[in-house]
Amino acid sequence: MLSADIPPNQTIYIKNLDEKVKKEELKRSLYCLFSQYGRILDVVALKTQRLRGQAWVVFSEVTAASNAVRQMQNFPFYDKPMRIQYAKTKSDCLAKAEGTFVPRDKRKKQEDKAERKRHENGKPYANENGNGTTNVDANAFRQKHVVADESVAPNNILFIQNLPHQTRSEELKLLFEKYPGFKEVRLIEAKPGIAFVEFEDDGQSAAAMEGLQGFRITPQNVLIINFAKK
DNA sequence: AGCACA
Repeated sequence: MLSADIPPNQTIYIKNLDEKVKKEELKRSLYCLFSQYGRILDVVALKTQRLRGQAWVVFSEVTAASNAVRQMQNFPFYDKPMRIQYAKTKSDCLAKAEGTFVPRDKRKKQEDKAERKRHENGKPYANENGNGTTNVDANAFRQKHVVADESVAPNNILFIQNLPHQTRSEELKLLFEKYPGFKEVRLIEAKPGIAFVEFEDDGQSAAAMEGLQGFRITPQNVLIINFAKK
């Protein structure tokens, strides 16, 4: 089926994802990246032989999913362009919410069969969490993408990266001032693309970070937000 | 390439 033929769905199906990324990290990153389009109800990713490199993001509205399919098409994520379609079926979490969920079992059996086969072949069981992703890789990813670097201690000042070079402080202020405790924005003229945003305290800066992490400020700029190094 | 719901 041509991907264009799949009817709109609240859930998007993403493929061509980096298979080395750990499942939990992948879900978190997808959540950050896609929450700009609307409320996300669930993110599903499995690392089985058949399902690695793919994920489903469930939105509360079809329109959010449509925008995500269009605007994030081919977006480089972990250095690979995401291929996005509508999902072919309704997500369980939605069926459950509507009370129309019926548990299935035949698919489970297929998975079981595949796993038994793997054992027969004497292959070591593939690590669900994605073997081979070292901390070094993960940190490199965080610096380039939309997940905060957790090694920097929380504080009241945010470090913003990946701004379009022509960003004016008024525009940046518009984005952050809606968060309580906002004090000021400081663009670094000597280094276009970065800025510091100050809040009264670290709880308030953390809330703003959470809210704007991965925010697409232009079609080609996704904000990267960290606590400033002091 | 691969459409799931540990």
